[in-house]
Amino acid sequence: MTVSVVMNGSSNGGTRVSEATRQRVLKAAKDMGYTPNAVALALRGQRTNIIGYYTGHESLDVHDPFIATVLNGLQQSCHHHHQDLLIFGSFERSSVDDIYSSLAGGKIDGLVVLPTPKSPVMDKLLNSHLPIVCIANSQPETPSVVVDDCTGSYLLAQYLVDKGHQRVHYRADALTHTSTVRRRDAFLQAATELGLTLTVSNESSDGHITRREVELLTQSAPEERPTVVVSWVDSHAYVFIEDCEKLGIRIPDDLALAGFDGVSLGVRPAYKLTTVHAPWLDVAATAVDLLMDLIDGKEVEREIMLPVELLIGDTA
Amino acid sequence: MTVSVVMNGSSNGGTRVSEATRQRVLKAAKDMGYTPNAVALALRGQRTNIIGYYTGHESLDVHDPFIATVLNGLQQSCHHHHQDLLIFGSFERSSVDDIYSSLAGGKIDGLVVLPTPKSPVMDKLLNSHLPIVCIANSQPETPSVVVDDCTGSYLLAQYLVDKGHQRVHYRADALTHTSTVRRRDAFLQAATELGLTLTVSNESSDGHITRREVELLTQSAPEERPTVVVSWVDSHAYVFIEDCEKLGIRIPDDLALAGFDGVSLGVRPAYKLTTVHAPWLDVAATAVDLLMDLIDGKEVEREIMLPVELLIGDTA
DNA sequence: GTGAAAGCGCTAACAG
DNA sequence: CTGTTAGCGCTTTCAC
Repeated sequence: MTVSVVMNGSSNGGTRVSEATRQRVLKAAKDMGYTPNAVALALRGQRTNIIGYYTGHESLDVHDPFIATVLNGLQQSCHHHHQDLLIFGSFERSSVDDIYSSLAGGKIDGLVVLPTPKSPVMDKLLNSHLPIVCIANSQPETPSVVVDDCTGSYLLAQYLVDKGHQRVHYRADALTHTSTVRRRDAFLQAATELGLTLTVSNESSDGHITRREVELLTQSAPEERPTVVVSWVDSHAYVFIEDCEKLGIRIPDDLALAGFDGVSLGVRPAYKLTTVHAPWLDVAATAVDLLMDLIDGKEVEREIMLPVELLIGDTA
Repeated sequence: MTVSVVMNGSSNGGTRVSEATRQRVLKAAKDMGYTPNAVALALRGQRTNIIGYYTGHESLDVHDPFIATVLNGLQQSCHHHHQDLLIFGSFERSSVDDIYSSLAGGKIDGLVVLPTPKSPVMDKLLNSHLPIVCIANSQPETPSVVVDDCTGSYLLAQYLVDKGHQRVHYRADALTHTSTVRRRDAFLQAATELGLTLTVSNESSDGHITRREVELLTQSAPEERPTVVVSWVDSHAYVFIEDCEKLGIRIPDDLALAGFDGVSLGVRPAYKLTTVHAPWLDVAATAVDLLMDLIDGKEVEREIMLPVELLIGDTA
């Protein structure tokens, strides 16, 4: 139709339209409240202008301030790129193939992923032809946007030493996320270099204090007892605080505590945590930028690393 | 193709397939990693299996625990109905027509809306043929899922009276959301019935304390001064607390405070607010249920109201 | 300067 | 029991 030509600027094949007709078309369109059909457009152009977000974790809990920050960043950046954002949340008891179909079924042009280690879905996704950008946890073959986990751990270790701490307990996680490992390894190395005495736990993936830790913090000889605990991630630190409180361990009087993430909370929390601030909003936004380039067939960097900074609170 | 017939159960036109062919097709599909194209399906079936969420507020701040709860509810319910969830967040400096096109362009089958009063986009939407369900704020002509604002206010008023309060300051909002008005009117009536002395403010839409309120709470004669403040919504109550703290007004020692919403926070807040708990997760989930019925052409109730309960914290 | 035709991937109805 | 056809709403190429 002539209509198509006038609606879009596609004067490609030397096709031009008289001003009269042009106006006539435009008016008609407005009168009938015409809105182009996005689905037909998508089928035609092999492009939906929707980008997806997927987390390997069982379900997406928006209450988690980290997730909230990521979502905010994605959303803002999507808007900026005139893309819509599709949230893939809970995939409880769905088969790998089902999940894969949902994701790769053509509804979205690309996917921002918060990867989990060793997930079959993740493997299948990363081997698919769907453009993918990972955040937070760097993935070997996939463009990833991460924060400078190593520097963060170094800053923290240095700060704790400056504050006079000598014995520190580091809480990693059983799950071997790239970021968990990077943070832990860097912290251990920094601690060693700075002459700190270390204990490390790799248990409990929900952040609660373990029996071993209770022993360490309440039963061990005072001169061997850690004076500060470092959690690989803030969310676990907050859980840990509550547990300590129940045990009568006061933070920071009896024990200092630090975390990693530094995302802003909706309301003021009971404890202002000393932590490493990572710019998750920017990470998410950058991931979308990268994804757009990827979709447009451009070459992109394999890993982009954003800087972090120490955020001194009341807990250490 | 025979293929289509075997993939779907559509033995409609008396069409049956031999087991041999069936298996051959299935195998071929698996071998080539075939996944049906969602866009083509959508074009064909006039159904995308995507539902949207839109808030009239300028931008969608996921940090807001209320929004987070709603998002969680939507997400869970969408998953349950095998729908995907599309988030329409910030629409800053987009024209009404652009926003409308995004929303009504056929990408989604229906929309869950958190309405704002007197928005041109909202009007256009509510008059469109897109299936819509509103949450939180009841909308005259549109199916809405809300909470029992009136009972909430009554419960709160009664509780405060039981605690011995006699003078209360109620903080409404300049914006006349349906829920704001319902809560306020019910509270005023309850207060009157219970013989409370009332002051009311309708100012400040960001929750910060106003000059008038500072005067009321610090300058007025002690025997006229309110002993408790009620905020129409928790988020404003939290902001108000911080302001009070800066002014040296201690909560709850100098002044009691209550809110409305009672959503759970990611981490323990500095103050455990006395409030009315509204089941926003269920509201969101129910909204999706309703929307699905609407999309399927069924008749739905005009307004569904979910019960609330008093949640006693430390601030009142 | 305008209109007709093909095709994006899929399915429902109908012939063969 | 299997294959062909038409059409969902749109754009692009190419005759007229």
